[in-house]
Amino acid sequence: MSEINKENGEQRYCYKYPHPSVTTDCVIFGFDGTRLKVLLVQRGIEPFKGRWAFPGGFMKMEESAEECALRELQEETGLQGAYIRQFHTFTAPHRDPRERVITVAFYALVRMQEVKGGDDADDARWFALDEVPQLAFDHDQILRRAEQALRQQIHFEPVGFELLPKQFTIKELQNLYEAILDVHFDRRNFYNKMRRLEMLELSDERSNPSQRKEAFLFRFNPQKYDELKKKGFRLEF
Amino acid sequence: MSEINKENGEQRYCYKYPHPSVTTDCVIFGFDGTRLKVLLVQRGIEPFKGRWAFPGGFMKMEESAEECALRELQEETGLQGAYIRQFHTFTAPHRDPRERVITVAFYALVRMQEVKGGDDADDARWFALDEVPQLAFDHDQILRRAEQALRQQIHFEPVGFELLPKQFTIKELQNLYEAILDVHFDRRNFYNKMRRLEMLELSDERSNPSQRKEAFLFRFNPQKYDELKKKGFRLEF
DNA sequence: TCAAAAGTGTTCGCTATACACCCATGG
DNA sequence: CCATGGGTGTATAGCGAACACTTTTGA
Repeated sequence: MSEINKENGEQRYCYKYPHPSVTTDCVIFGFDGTRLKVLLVQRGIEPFKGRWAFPGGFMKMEESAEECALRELQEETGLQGAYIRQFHTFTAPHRDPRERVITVAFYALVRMQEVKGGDDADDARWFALDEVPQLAFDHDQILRRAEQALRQQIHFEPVGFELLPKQFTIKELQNLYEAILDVHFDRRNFYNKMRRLEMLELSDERSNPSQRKEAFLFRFNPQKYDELKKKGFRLEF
Repeated sequence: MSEINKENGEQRYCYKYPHPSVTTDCVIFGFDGTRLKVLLVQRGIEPFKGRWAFPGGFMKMEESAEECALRELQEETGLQGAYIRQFHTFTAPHRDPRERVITVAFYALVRMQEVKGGDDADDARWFALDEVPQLAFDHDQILRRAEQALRQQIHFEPVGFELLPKQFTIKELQNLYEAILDVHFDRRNFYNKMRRLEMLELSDERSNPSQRKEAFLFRFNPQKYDELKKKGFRLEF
């Protein structure tokens, strides 16, 4: 179908019909113990120079979209083998003013602590979800879709496992679920429910008593957690 | 980025880097009152000539994936404005043996009664989900993903509304949910639950007594149904 | 008249929900 | 010593799950 033309030393790839460019973008979610955040990078070139956007890039001919997203993620954050999930492909004809581009969008769940960047000087920064500025291209739309997808997938995905540090307090876990679902749970009922599910195991250590009273630290029990995800692990609504 | 080359009267579209082709495929779900079905078309050309596959085709430069899927659907089934939903994009490098193709996949929910095709002579036929033959390309995988997506989305989507005829018995509704979720509900509990949800309204007519006893016919109450979908309308598991 | 399918009601146990209470700690 | 946050317990209402009973209709 394609053909290679060599003219004046330049290699070009030619097709009978026009082909769009294909990219992947990655909405990187992190959690600081209280609020849900996303990692944005500032564009250094036109169009939308200076605006913030999700990291992403062109897909190579010998990689799948997943491989592409993981590669970009590694380049941006240094993270290897992060948890990613494809959630939508954006195809509106003029979403990129330069040429036709379709974008396979992923979200990633990462531990903020393990990610470089975030220095104010850097061109990559974490933003709380309700403080995200106007983004480049149609990335506002992409963000809204990502949030929605995460909310719907939360009952089947290792949200806590990937977003929280290895050890965490139940309050942090509750904050996480509240941030994603945008609801409020009764503190005591949340505790009881988590205990009954038996997916957490008590750690030896205690939390840094930054608050009045120090709290227990927990770890996920991977087996139990996986079982619950398979069945569709539901919190109260 | 692209350039048009005219050589020996042929117009060609040229790029500095290779571009994949982009197609949409559509998994069309229907329901015959008992079992969930999919509409397949038989390939008339190589590769995979003679094998069954999902209808689909190349995306044009001035249409979105959604528009492309609706157009293909219209061409295949005559249906205008069917309910479609994008569920995954398939990007494995060699999924098409000819060239690099990425496919944005949709599923459609349609009323079988309103769809042409299905004649044995025709090149389009309905297959029950457990009678689908080996498909062309990676369409087996696409089907599995579509089923999975439908199962997960069933609590937020107008599954019944789009798949059932305007009027239906509660038994048909139960069969539908059982077919999608692959579970069995107690007949009486399902009745009671549906009554309590108040999303159905009684029709004047009665069912054709093809069975021993004729049954009530119901319609969806669109307002109530939409409310329930927003909240995430859950059946028992 | 009997079997199959549809419609209605009842009981039981679990759990979501709403609370009250006590303990630990730092100001 | 008291305000704040953390851990545990209890009562209630509502729903899911199991199941009995009645009615209708065709063979």
